[in-house]
Amino acid sequence: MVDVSADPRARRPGGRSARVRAVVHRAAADLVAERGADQVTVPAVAERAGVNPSTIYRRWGTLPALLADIAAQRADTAPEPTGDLHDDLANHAAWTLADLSRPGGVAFFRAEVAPDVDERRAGLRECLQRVSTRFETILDAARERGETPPSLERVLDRIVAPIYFRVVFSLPETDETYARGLAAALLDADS
Amino acid sequence: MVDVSADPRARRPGGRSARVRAVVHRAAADLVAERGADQVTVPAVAERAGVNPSTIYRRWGTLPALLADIAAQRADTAPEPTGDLHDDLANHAAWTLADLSRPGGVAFFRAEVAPDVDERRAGLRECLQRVSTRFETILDAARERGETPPSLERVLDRIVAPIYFRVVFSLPETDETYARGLAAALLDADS
DNA sequence: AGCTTAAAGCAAAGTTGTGTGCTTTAACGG
DNA sequence: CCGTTAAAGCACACAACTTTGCTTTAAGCT
Repeated sequence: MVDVSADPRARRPGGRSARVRAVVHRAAADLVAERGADQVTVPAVAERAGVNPSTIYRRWGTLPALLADIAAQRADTAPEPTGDLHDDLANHAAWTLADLSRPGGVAFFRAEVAPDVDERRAGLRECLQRVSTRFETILDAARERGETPPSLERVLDRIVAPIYFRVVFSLPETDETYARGLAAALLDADS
Repeated sequence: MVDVSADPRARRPGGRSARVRAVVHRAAADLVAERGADQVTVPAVAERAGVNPSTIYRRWGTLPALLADIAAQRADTAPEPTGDLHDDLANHAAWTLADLSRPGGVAFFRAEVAPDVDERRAGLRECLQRVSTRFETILDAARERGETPPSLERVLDRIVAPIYFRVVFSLPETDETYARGLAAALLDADS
């Protein structure tokens, strides 16, 4: 059994472990961005990272686990809440788009969705969880201010889903203006 | 170079080729449905199909190519247009959901999006193309009747994207009622 | 019916990802 | 500063997927 603890300070977080973790993360992220998640292998990551393949196998076990680990710590750079529902939704829509658009963004999304059948649901739930939580926080805040924001499902359908769809399919004109427009359209319709 | 011509009647479409094609398609589809596209290999498909692996390699080249070939001919069972915009949109929304929901549906979607970098865009475009074309037809028909239907982009954002998103993430209550509701909601908002 | 030739079968070799025992390194704690 | 011990390196074995040359089958044609 491999300990994939995302906990940054493991049992011996000192210099070497942290350094290896960093170079491996970087190498994997780069390769995914360059070739796509399907064309990346553990040996390839190991070589670029200047690390032995067995190290990766022992620490992460599988490639999807490694990618999930990377994706997990990517997601903690969300924008600050402003106190205004519209601005918050628009900001997070734009951030979601930006996060997904950067090199390898979609690849990571797909990598997380891909893992072995047993863990698939876990990966999916976690991925969705991260997306949902950010928006949920915004909606909760609005509710506490006495407003009646749209439901989370509605936000997923009208903001998140279109962004994912358009990024996956590389539809043109999928930019920040578009993302913010989704937020505005949703609030307009509900008013 | 392998000829992956989707053309059903190739150079020698007679008994054997067609039979092999059929059993391989069926075996691959079954395996994808059972294990998910990631757990399927060419040798496994070959064994279940009672065919030699080299046959598959020679005819299709790669597994993604095989799956794409299967997906390509899956898509030609769309519902009949009724002449009513709302009904057509709702029908196609429901059909899209059903197509995506059946065992292996998402797996095929992912397989098509996955192929090697060079062909990725082609796979994506084709996949999107198929989805778009069906809805485009509906919209065109409505326009010819003198109506002013929503744009294709709007349909993708408001109907197709949410369906894909919810199926990929296995969100609950993603059923025919929901799909049809999307169509109704879109037309309501535009009226 | 017999010839031609795609296309499938077969078998063996090549390549690559994966797993494991053992050694070596270097954090951490006293 | 030194002992302890995770964790990384290393080498090798193993398994799996791919590829390829050759043979055999059977569809298509005269």
